[in-house]
Amino acid sequence: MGDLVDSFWAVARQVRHVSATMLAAWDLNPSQARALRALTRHGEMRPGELARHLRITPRSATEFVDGLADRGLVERIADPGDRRAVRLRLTERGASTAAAIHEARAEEARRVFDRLPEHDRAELARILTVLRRAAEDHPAADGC
Amino acid sequence: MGDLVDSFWAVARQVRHVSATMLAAWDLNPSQARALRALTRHGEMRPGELARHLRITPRSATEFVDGLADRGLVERIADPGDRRAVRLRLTERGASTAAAIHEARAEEARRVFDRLPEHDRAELARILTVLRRAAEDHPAADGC
DNA sequence: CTCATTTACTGTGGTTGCCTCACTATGAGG
DNA sequence: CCTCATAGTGAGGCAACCACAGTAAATGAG
Repeated sequence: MGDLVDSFWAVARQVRHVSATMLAAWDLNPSQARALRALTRHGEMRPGELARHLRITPRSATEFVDGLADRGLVERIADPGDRRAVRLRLTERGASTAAAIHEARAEEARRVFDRLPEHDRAELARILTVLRRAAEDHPAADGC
Repeated sequence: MGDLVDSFWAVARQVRHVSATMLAAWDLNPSQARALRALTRHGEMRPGELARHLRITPRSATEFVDGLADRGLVERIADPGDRRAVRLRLTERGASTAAAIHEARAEEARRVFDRLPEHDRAELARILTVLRRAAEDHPAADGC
C-alpha cells in the first residue's frame, strides 16, 4: 500500500521531467508558467490575487511578476479605482506564449500517458478526479 | 487530455502535503528521508553512491550526511580498503527512525487513497505500475 | 476635516536546498 | 617515483522562496 505512493511519485517524477524539458524552450520555470496560466484563466488581476491563486506570499508574487514583465509577457497597469494597486495584464506576447504552453501541455500528456490503452487512460482520469474532488474542501489552487 | 496532467498534479500536491506534515514530526526534510530510505534499502554505502541513488551531486550528499549525522541517524565510518573513502552506516536510532517513517508512509497513503473504493485503488495501482515500468529504461532513483 | 487604522505593493535581508570549482589525501598504472 | 584518476569536502554562489518593515493610498470614527 505504501507501494501505491511510491508508484505515484515515480510517475510524478516522469511528468515533471517531461514538463520541465518542455518549459525550458520558453525560458520559463514551472512557477512562472503557473502564473501565466492563472492570468489566462482568470484574466486581469492584482498581484495579491495572483499570490492567492499560486499559494505564495504577496511578496513572492511581486518577484514572479518582475520576471514575467522582464520577458514582456505581462504588464503592470495602474488600477483606475485604487492608486495603491496595480493590475496585471497579459501582453499580446504573453497571451500567445500561454496558448503555446497550453498546447504543449497536451503534447506532454500524450508523451507520458499514451503508453496506456485507451481504457486505462479513462480509468486513470476518473480515479484521479475522485481523489482530487475529495480533497478540495479548500478551494483549488491553480494547477502545477 | 491536459486535464489528466492537471488532475495528476492536484493529487500530487495532496500527497506531498500530507507527507511533509508527517515528516515534520521527525524534523527531517523530504530529501533527508529519501537518504535514510536509500540507506535502509541498500545498506551501508559511500557518499558517492548515495548521491547517485538520490540523483544529486556528491557535494550535496556530503551535506545530507552532515544533517543526518548531526541528528545521530547515520555515522561515517572508515572504509577498510580505501583510506580516502568513508562508509555510511545507519545508527540504531537511524534504523528505527527509518522504520517508523516507513510505517507512517503507509498511514499517509491510507489517508489519501482510502477514499477510493477497493476496486479503484487496485486499478490505480495497476495503471501506475504500467506507467512506471514504461519509463524505467534508465534505472530508477530511490523513491519520492 | 483629521487622524488612526488598514490595505497594496515592494525594498532589504534572511533561509533552504541545491550547484560548481578547487583543494587535499589517497589509490593505481607505467 | 611520477602521473593521473578518484573520494570526500571547504568555499562560495544562485534560485526560489520567506518575514519584516516601509511607503503610499484608502477608509472609517469622531
